[in-house]
Amino acid sequence: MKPPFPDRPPIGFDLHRTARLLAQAFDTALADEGGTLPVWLTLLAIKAQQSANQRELASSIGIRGATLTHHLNGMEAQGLLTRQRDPDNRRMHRVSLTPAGESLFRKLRGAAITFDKRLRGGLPDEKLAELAQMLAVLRANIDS
Amino acid sequence: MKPPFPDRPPIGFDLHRTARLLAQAFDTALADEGGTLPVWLTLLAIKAQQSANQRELASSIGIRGATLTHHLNGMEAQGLLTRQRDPDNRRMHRVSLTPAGESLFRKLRGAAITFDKRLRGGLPDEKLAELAQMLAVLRANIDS
DNA sequence: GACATAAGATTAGATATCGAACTATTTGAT
DNA sequence: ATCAAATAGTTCGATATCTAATCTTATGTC
Repeated sequence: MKPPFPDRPPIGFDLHRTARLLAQAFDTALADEGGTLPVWLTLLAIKAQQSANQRELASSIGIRGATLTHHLNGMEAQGLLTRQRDPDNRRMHRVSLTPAGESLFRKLRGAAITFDKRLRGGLPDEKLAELAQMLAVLRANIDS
Repeated sequence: MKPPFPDRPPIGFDLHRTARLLAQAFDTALADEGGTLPVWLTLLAIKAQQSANQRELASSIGIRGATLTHHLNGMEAQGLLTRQRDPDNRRMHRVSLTPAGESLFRKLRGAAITFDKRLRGGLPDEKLAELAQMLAVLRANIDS
């Protein structure tokens, strides 16, 4: 029988597969410090953007508002953050970390930095920049 | 305030983000032909491997057996495939496509090829090979 | 040959994600 | 000033995925 694809497997395959392996391994590393990937991404988004509303946080993480709501509910229940309505625009919620949230952030950041070192191992900065650039081209091609 | 990370955002971020955008866009393209990403991956795995058992199919797709069972249930209910116990080893199920499954496979393959062309647009084969090579390095680093 | 162990598959229960429908609040047009 | 449209969040129901537990069948040891 002839192979189902004319030539090589599409590039998206490789990318998809690699990204999933990466996410799984990273999640495992975070689990050792008591976190998960979405919790880490949420903490990071909150730290990176001063007093953002949920819409901005979700957008910066790359998830939908409904999904962020779900994670914030869990994290709020765990005492990692608080939500307060913005007095100037009561439609918005301002999210801020509690001391427990700050503490978890620091632990997970440590794990993230360690993981990133492992991941980059052997690849020079120049190569990584090339990779980032090609990924940017792919993203642009998706939209075109 | 100082940024939460010392230097640039980790490479895994970019990869994760790009892969998710890719998967979403691809899934949309498949939906136009009446498919989904997991259905396409399953069909492709079945075509690529002659009479494989579920364990092999799941492994080639990169999902767990339990997840494959879930998809096969749905696809079997849709009349896309059949499962038969292997007479030589009755623990195994042999999965085969029905004519409807073959037909959907051809439609989705068309969509996949079109999508892949769009995705690669502008990138020469040499660049894609480099990308694939760097992804392989990252996968190797994950395991190390 | 009987029984423990292994292997393939399924089931059950959990988390992450999405889109669509809904609620609350603000803005803008007349 | 009223009321329609827009904006921020939440809720609901669906799909995809995982791990752990279970079921069925096969293998191997004694």
